Amino acid sequence: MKKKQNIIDTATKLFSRQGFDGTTTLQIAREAGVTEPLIYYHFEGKDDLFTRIIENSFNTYFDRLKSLPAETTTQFEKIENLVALHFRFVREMPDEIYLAFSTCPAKLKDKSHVCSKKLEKQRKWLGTYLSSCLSTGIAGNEFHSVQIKETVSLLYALILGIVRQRGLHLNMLKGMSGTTIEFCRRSLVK
Amino acid sequence: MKKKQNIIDTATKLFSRQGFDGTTTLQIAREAGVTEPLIYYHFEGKDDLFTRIIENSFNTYFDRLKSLPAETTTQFEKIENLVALHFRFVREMPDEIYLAFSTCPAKLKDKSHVCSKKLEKQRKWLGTYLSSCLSTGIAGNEFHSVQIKETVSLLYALILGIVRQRGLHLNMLKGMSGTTIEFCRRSLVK
Amino acid sequence: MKKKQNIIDTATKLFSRQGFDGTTTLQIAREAGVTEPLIYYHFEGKDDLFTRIIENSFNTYFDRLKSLPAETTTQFEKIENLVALHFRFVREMPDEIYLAFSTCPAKLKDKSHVCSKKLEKQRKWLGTYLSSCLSTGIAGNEFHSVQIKETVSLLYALILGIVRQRGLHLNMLKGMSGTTIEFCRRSLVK
Amino acid sequence: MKKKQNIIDTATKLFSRQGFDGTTTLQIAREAGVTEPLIYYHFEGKDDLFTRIIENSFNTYFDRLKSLPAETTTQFEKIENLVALHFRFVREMPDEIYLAFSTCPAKLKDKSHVCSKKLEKQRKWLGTYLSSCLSTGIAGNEFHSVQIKETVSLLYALILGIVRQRGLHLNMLKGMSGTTIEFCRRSLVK
DNA sequence: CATGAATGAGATTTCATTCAT
DNA sequence: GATGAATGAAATCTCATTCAT
Repeated sequence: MKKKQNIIDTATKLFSRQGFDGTTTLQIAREAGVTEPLIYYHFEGKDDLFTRIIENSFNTYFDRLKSLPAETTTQFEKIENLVALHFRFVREMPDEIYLAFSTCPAKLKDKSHVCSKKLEKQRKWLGTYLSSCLSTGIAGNEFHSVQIKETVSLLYALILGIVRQRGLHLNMLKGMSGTTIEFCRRSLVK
Repeated sequence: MKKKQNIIDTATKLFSRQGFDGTTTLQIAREAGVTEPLIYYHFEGKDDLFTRIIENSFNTYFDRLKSLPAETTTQFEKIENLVALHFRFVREMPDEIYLAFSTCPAKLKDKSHVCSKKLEKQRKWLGTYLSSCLSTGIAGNEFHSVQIKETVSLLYALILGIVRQRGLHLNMLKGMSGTTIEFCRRSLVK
Repeated sequence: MKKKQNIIDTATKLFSRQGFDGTTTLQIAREAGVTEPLIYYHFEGKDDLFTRIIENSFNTYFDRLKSLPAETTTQFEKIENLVALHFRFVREMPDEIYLAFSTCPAKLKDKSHVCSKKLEKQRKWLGTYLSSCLSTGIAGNEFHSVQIKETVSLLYALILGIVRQRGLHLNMLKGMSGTTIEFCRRSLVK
Repeated sequence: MKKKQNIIDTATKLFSRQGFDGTTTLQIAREAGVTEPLIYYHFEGKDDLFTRIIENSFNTYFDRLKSLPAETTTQFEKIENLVALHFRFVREMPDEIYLAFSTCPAKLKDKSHVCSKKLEKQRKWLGTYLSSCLSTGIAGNEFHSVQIKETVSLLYALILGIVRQRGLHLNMLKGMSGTTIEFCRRSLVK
């Protein structure tokens, strides 16, 4: 069973760095220290392996989202928590979150594919979370009265950009988290 | 000659949507309304076609960057111009700028590849531009005294996120440009 | 285009002698004097190649069936013609008719597969032809009053057995045709 | 021990319906409710399993043939007995007799393989039995003076066709047995 | 007896690329 | 310029078989 996990770990790394089509099963097998057919023993095929990894990544991600505190004294704390969560995730599981924000583009053509569905769910979740934050914050006079839809897209873009940036290392990320939160705070909070 | 352009246009679209490895020469040929050998008549191969497209995309991009006004009354105008430029680019040439921000991940392993070099150049250019803006703005008491390196990364992430967001349509993009600029202004300008 | 025909001919021979699953694409390619990918250039895959061959075989077979004289002085002539037709077919295109009577058993599980449909059509055609012969012949006092359904099955079995017998060579087949027809005549005709 | 029989039964069914090459050891294991290695515990391999089944089927078949009454008042009774025997066999053990008449075509290339030998033996046995019947019957003025070799082949074809016809159900088979015997009687007996 | 895990050999298929015209 | 036919190399996947337990 150690070998199955090896396959998953190696594949996660390779898929997130080279893309689905840029990674061969032979490469996965070699780097995982197994033979190719073992991949087919544990998974139905390359597609299935990929799908499982995407599901795993999204599930871990959604679990973290769900554990965000529902009650906060200010609305901005919610945004702060969300941004901090993503920075932490990028530090701890950069490959997984990268995949959760950039699943195989070719697979997104099929709207019924797991990739499409999970990505859709993610977008909706973040959209709802941020919209609710913003409108409550504006109504409660905590926030400037920004355009909600546009600001949601902007914040989503910011998070996406953070997750996608490869080559940012630990030290940098730590500093960025605070800087980013303050950046948002000055923009939003009155 | 119309056919050569067809090939380039189709390939640009497909590469940006399915990635380099996810796109086959046959697919390009079919969608461009030509046969495969014609691709080899006009280009040295799939790699060459890709490289040309990447170069084109980056060159157009760099041309625009260079045409940004060098002198502005405030430093924030520079940032405003930069953000507005990217929004305009996304509206006008979404596939090209997408490629300029997300070239083939597999090819980036080779640091001497055109993709790596152009991306490096892009990062440096934006880094320099933003750093200079920020430090001058802070020195001139125009901006809050933010951490420069981290804020540069943050702004780069924001731009990257905007470019990567597929499925944002014209109306949305127009509104977002102003919202984003105001968002940044409130964060930065005293 | 000669090579495409080579593939078809070789595949027909091999499929009919070793079965679908017992024949590899490499074997077909080698014996046809081509490389494996050429099979995939001309056909969608091994399945498609097989299907085309089955269709061809059945089409040739049905064409011959349709060219049987519709009007005969006696009903037995119809049976005679049918039996003679099969013997001629076995002599001229043994592989094709073998396939038309014994398409890939595994494929017959799928009732919507070409194999199933053509075989069904064949059974119906022969069943209708023979039933009509027999009932007319019995009504017209030409034939003994045999049980129709059972006799149809019996004659179908006889034809099937003739087609399936490998290793019967020309001389033998020629003699058998007449012997078989006389055998049937003595059984049926009063 | 029940499991070993399960394997044999399942394999017999599958081999006779999908052919040797169209049946995988995994499929046999699954349908028999065991795991693959158990097949290798009880048999030397897939080939061995197949060979045993073929041998069993032929042995059962030959046992029945040998139990045919050696002495009969007429020669036609011998033919009647033979035809009836096959119909009974088809009703009772359709898969086994199917295999005895249609062993793996690929294996028949090897003349020293059990399949080839048993099939050869079967052909010889039936050939001898029928030839002797016919010549005795003709000499004794019981039969029309038909061509012996050809008629033997014809009767073999008839039996083969009956055995090969899948999808004939019980009721039909019962009726066919009598009809077939009468058909032959009218043809042969003066 | 029995199995989960694993593999070597090979089958099917894809794809960038080239050749002959 | 342009194409239909063809291919070498490699990718995905299957399968009979074995090993460790």
